[in-house]
Amino acid sequence: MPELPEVERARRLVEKAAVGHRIARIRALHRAHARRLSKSRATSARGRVIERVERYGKHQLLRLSGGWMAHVHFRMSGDWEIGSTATAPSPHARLLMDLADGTRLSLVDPRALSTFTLHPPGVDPLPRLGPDPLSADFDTNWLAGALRGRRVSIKVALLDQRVAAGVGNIYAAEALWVARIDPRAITGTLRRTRLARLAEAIRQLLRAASSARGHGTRDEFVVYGREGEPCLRCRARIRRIVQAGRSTYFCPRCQRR
DNA sequence: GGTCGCCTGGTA
DNA sequence: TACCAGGCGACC
Repeated sequence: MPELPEVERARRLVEKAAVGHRIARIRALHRAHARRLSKSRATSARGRVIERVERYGKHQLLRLSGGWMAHVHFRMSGDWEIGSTATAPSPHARLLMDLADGTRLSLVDPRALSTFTLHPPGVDPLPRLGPDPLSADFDTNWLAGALRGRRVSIKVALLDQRVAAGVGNIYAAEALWVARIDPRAITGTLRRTRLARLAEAIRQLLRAASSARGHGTRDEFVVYGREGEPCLRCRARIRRIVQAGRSTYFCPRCQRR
């Protein structure tokens, strides 16, 4: 269930297990991953040291010696599992990165929608991303500027990674509930005071989720996944609608346009 | 703007 | 058996 807090947790895990270590071998176990990782690409990573593990929104960048980079995205169901080359890979392991010291990083992903790509020096594999909501760059000014003049519903805009890198479907719904904003509200029409509340809600939710040891079970969410249940603020029934093909949960009474 | 495809698994 | 899933890029 990787939203930004889970990706950050995974990043730390890999950082601890892998930084300073040499890659012995990278192997794709699933054809979707094999398609993106040619044999020669995989070979070119052999012997390289993992120097840094960075996160940009939900993207992970492993900086390797010689200027190479591995770009990882968990999509819907990916995660890192740290184990040993001596044991059999888990059933849902899609890609294995074996280190020289016998540590094995497994990209486990039941749905196999995650991506792992290797890039030679000089290539920037990241798409254009807005500021990380956990960083100081993300504030009301930024949000107001990023949304100015746009005619999209606020929920859809929040999922645009150029607006805020790392906000996913769950936290978009949660933040809009906290800020009492109807997810169907048109971005350009929202007043600055409401955007300030929204920016603060996003920051606070992601910060809290990142420091919590839990990893986001359903009942930690106030609106997400609660169709038909009473709103925790006003007791009206939570509604589920579809926006841009994704579920949106909100309270039709206390979240206003 | 919306819809589809990528993939598999869990649940009604 | 059908529908649903937290992402995202390609397409109309």
